[in-house]
Formats: sequence, C-alpha cells, structure tokens
Amino acid sequence: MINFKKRLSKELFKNIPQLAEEEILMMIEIPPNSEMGDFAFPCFKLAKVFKKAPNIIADDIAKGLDKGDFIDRVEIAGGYLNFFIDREYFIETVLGEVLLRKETYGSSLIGDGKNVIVEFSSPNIAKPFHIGHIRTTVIGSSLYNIYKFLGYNTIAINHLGDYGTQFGKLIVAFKNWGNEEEVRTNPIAALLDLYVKFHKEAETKPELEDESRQWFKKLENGDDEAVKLWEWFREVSLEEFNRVYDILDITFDSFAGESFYSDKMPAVINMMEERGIIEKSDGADIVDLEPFGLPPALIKKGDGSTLYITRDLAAAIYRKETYDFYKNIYVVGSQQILHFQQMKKILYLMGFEWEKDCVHVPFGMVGLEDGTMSTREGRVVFLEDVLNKAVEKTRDIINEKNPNLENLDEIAKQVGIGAVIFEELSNNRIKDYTFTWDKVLNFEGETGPYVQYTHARASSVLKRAGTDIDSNFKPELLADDITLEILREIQQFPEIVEDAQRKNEPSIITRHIIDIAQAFNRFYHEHPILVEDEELKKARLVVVFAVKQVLSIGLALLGIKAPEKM
RNA sequence: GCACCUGUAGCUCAGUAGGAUAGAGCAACGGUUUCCUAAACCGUGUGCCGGGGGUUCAAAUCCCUCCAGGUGCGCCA
Repeated sequence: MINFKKRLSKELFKNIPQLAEEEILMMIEIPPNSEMGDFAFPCFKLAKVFKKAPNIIADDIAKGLDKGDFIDRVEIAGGYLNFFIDREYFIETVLGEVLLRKETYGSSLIGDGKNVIVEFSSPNIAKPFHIGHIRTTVIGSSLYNIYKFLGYNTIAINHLGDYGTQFGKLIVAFKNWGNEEEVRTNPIAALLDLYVKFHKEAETKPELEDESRQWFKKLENGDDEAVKLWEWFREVSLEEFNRVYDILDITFDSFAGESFYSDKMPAVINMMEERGIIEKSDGADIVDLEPFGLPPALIKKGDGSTLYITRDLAAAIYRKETYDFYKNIYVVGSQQILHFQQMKKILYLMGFEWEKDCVHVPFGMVGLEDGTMSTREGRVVFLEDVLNKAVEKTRDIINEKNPNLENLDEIAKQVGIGAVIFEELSNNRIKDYTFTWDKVLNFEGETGPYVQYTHARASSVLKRAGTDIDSNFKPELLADDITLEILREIQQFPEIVEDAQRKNEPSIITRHIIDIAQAFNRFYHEHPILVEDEELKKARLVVVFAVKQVLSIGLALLGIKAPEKM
C-alpha cells in the first residue's frame, strides 16, 4: 500500500526520536493549498520540548532530513515544514497502485477474522415502508459494504419489528373488522387501515386495549390462533418489504427480528434476577440505573409481559454467543440514544464486558415540509413512491438528452435509485432533515447522477480509445496542476474509506467522490484525451481509468450502481 | 425540570482527531457546444462560524455559560 504519510513519518522519526513514530504520523496534515506543499508537519508542539521557536525547529529538522527518492524539496513556512513529493514519483506510485489493485484499490485486510454485525432497516410489520426508513436502510447497507471492503466478516441483520402489543391490537382489529381478501391483495394498506381503525375505536371503547393486551399475551404463550394470524401478517408484510429491498438491491443475512427472541427472554430475565439487578416498582420490574445518571429501565410490565429492551438484551446476548462479534452495530434513529445507553449499562451490570463492542450509530429524523410524518394521520411519503418517481424522472431526462440509449429501463433505474441513495448519504447522518421532492429529484451539482455521469464519461472515453490501458506511461506528461489535483484526491481515497469506517459515516465517502468527480470534470474539459500524440494519450488514459475505477468503487460502497453509459 | 443532539453565505450543507487566507452545491447574473456525453465547465458576490466568557503559540473545532430549534425521559417499539 502506498502511504506517503507513513514514509514521511518514518523519515521524520529519525530526526525527532522524542516522539513516537505513530504520533508523528498523526500530526502530518495536508496543507490547505497545494502550492504550499503536498504534506505538512507542524512544529509548534515541539517548541516546548526543544525550548526553541517552531520555525527554528523546522529548519533543524529539514537540515537533518534524508529526502530519499521521494521527497523533492522541503520548505519552511512559519512553524510548518512543508514537503513536496517528487512529482513523477507521486504520479507513478498513485496510478501504479490503482492499476495494480483495480477494484480492490482502497480495500484492506485490517478486519480479517473479525465478525461485525450491522443491524439496520428493521421496519415494523404491518406498517408502511416510508421515507423515514430510508436512512437506516441506506446507511446500514453502506456500512455493511464498507466493513466488508476492509476485510471484516460482515453480517447484515434486519431486526424486524414483528412483535409487541401492536400485534395484539392488530389481531383484535382483524377479528372484528378484517377481511381476508383485502389483506391478501393489499397487505400493508389493509393492515394499516385495521391499525388506524383500532385506535379510532379504542377512543370510545377502552376495553379494546385490554383485549389486545390479552391477545398479545396469548401470542407470547404460543396460542394457535394468535400465532397463525401473526405468521400470516408477517409473511405478507415481508413480501412487500422485499420488493423495496429488491429495488435497492439490498440483501440481509438474517431476518431474526424481535419475535425470534421471544423464547430467549425468560433466560435473560433469570440472569438479571440472579445478578440481583432487578427491582419491583409500581408492580413492574425495573433496573435502577441511577449510578450511571440514567433513568430506570423498564424490563417487565405489571401484567408480566416483556418490553422492547428485554428483546434487545436477549438479541445482544444471542448474537455474542452465535457470532462472537467484534462489533455489534445498531443503525437506529437518534430518538433511541437513551434506549441503547440503558441497554449497554444493563449488559454491563450483567457482567458482559463486551457491551463496549455494541455501538449505536444514530441518525437524525426525517421530517416533511408540513410537519413530522404520522402514519396514523396518513401524513406519510412511501419509499417506493419516491424511488419510482425518481426513476420516472430519470427516464424523462434520458429521453431528452440521450434518446438512443440502450436498455433505458435498467439505466433509468440505476440513476434514479442512485440519486435517492446518494442524497440520503450526502449529509452527516446525525442531522435532521426535511424531505422535499425538489431535493431528491435534483440531478445537478453535488448529486448521485453527477458522479454517475462523470463515471459514464470516463467509461465512454475508455471505450472510444479502443486500446488496453498501458501501465508503461510517461509520468512527466501528467505533471500539471489539474491532473495532479485528481491524483491527490485518488491518493487520499484509502484513508477516506478507513475514516468512514472509524466514524461509521458513509457521507465521508460521498463527499470525497464528489471531489474526485469535480477534479475529473475540470480535467476532462481542459485536456483532450484522445489526442494524436500517442504518449500523451496513453498517459491521460491511465488517469481516466483510475478515476473510473475509484468512482465505481466509491459508488459501490454507497450501494449505488455505476452505469457505463447514461 | 433533567439529559442528549443541532446552530457556519439568501437556501442545503462540508470543514480532515485544535492549525496556515473558513469552503462546496443550489439559487442569481454573465460566459463556454462544428471538439472524447452541456446531467458538464469557467467567471462574479456574500460570512460578528448563534451570543458572551475561558484554555492555547493557534479555536468554527476543546471547557463554562446563555439563547434558539429538535429529540428523549416506567408499563409503545
């Protein structure tokens, strides 16, 4: 792996033995402006150690430095030591690396032998799959890809919301007002109607609530009728969800949802009791988390039935036993920060030191322009509608701009869906955002189609060139600022991927491939590629190839297709 | 009331584990196409980085405090 920073820190270490090599590596930064240098080492911190002014220290280090074969020159500016990497060496190494590693450029084996669980999407059975679910779905899927790319053995779990008192309600509603035919033909809509109807009726007939609690109890006890209905609801809902997952091309390794853990909860509660961490309070069982500054966690209701957190505890323990995870990642909304804090503390109190490997990856809420989404009030934007509309719009654009394009449907799908996913993954996940049709259907500027378009352009040039990529090119022909800027971005890509993993933040990759695309479009505009001069053409084609390669890797990590034409 | 998150250009947002003159996109205005895809490129303008203190050689970034918005706090998930 090329790593200029690492090589630099090795050289610097020889002159600054007072610091650890690792420390030096962390201190190396990239100057705000490439004219200042390729890499910089700030000497301010050393001032205290050496009792000298930073610029003098920089000067001393520069004098003792062995430039080796890769440092062209060193400049001192203020307290900074600025390094200029030998251009030809830089060009050769970066492009050589991409040519060598191809679709594995930026991947690594740091995760080798480690199991990482990513729990994401997790929609509720019998409820619509709406725009609010898209974030967990695409963030989770992208994290899954990123961890896998870095060598982790990754497990995607869809923790379906397929259990809980809501199913008692649904059973009661179905038995009172349900119609088998309707549920069969249009499951989610019919079940949602029943759910809404239940709440309306329950306002005047509170006994319905009791009835539904009883039915849920029956379900937990394995009552035949209850289980049968529940299985049916689950099955028809899942069919609808799978349609969306197919469109998004997302797969899961496990659909073990909440119900899967229903028979594993008594054992968990026993463990807690043995540990003596459960207390009675107002008829319910709770765990006091006062010592951690957290409100108490409710484990069991007054009627003895369990709650969400108990299932999550059972799930975590089951996963540890089954997968022996290195990390157990929950891609769940920021509303549940407290829930996961409590869960981790309970695991801690139960003596599981691996609770620290359970990480909640929260994200902000999706709102609508006219307020928050409400399933019950019908104020909801269906994910499938968004995806379909994006594909339709893409088809219109293609018909206008590129009417002769082959397999229009396939490309329209790739670009339309890509636009939606890209938009979802372009901001820091913690930020709340407001869904607007304008935004998802905007295909210009920092968008998915922009990056895909850039990829298609690069692909098209390569195809037109008609020759194989020749790694025996003359690097000096690529030593202009516009081309170098592309190579700097490409050189950073592996670090960017690692950063995205460390922070569980796919948007870092999204932002970076925009930068690469921008740099390439500038290049594309300024430099004709398929020129007479064979040497120049050969060299530029290598750049085009590298850009296409890295864009396609980046898009794949986000879960977006990279069409060759569009 | 308590806890957590957010506050950067008209709008949407970046800002790399404190660092050099705070950057993109959109919107606005102007320009580029007999030439490899104009979903592109180039140019023009805008900032009390929510306010106030503090730490530091250096703060959008760390600490304190206040303000604004959001979220969460026992029988939902």
